[in-house]
Amino acid sequence: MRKTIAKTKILELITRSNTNLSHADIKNLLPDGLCDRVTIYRVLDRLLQEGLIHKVVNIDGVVNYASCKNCEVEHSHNHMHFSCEKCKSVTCLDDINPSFKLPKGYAVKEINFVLSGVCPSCS
Amino acid sequence: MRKTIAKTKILELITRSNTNLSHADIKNLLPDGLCDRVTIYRVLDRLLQEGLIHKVVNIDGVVNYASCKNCEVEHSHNHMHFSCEKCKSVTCLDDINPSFKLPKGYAVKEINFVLSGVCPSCS
DNA sequence: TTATTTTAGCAACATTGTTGCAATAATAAA
DNA sequence: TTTATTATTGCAACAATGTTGCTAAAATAA
Repeated sequence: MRKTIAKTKILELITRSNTNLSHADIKNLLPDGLCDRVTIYRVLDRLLQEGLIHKVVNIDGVVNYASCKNCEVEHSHNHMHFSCEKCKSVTCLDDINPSFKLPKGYAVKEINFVLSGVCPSCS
Repeated sequence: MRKTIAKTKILELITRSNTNLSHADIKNLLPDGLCDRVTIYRVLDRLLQEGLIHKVVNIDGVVNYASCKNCEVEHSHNHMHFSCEKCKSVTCLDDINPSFKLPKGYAVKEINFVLSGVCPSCS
């Protein structure tokens, strides 16, 4: 996979942001005309494939992207996410790993935990 | 809120189904021409408002609707959901309530827990 | 039965995401 | 450095999904 301007800039955005970013966020944050919106979709797919970012589906169905911080060790995204209805931010609560016990027979491949409400900064 | 054919049929579908249903599922399951797709959206909104159903956002962003079984007591939808990538079913795991501890300052209003993988019937 | 108000249907529109194809840019090879 | 190879981009077109406004129809209250 090749290193391109779009890819570099998008990864930079996601990495530097302390909240998770949606496709729309990224489109707005990128310098106007840097790349087409289709390119953003494709770059995000590549970054996911390469394991540089992970995605969270928000409570409203919008996909948000976050950099993989603790994934150097292993790719587990079983941490909680919080979506604030006031400031609209979506954040990874990296240290909150809900515990649960499944009946036998379930093979889990993906996890998506989201809470919605008001975040500490907004309350 | 009024009782209409569409509302009755849609609630019936959701209640009788042992998997959660998306808007598309409902559209397909309803007798052809029973109502417009816009009506389905509006009926679902009303059923949600009345607390007769709850919704789960699947790992692919698709909203699925489920009847409220244990909600006569209190409306808490903190149970797990499972999305099978083979049979495409989304189900409520009513008895699985993940436990987690949030830092102070978070006010939780909605919960969306989804696991994806292969369900017991498909493995 | 009539009056009132919600609900349905339809058309139009907005948003979001996908695909095919030719042009372009990044990398490998010479 | 130059050329060849192949991934990536932009654009247009399309599909799917969800929303809104308006009028007609249906459900409930009077």
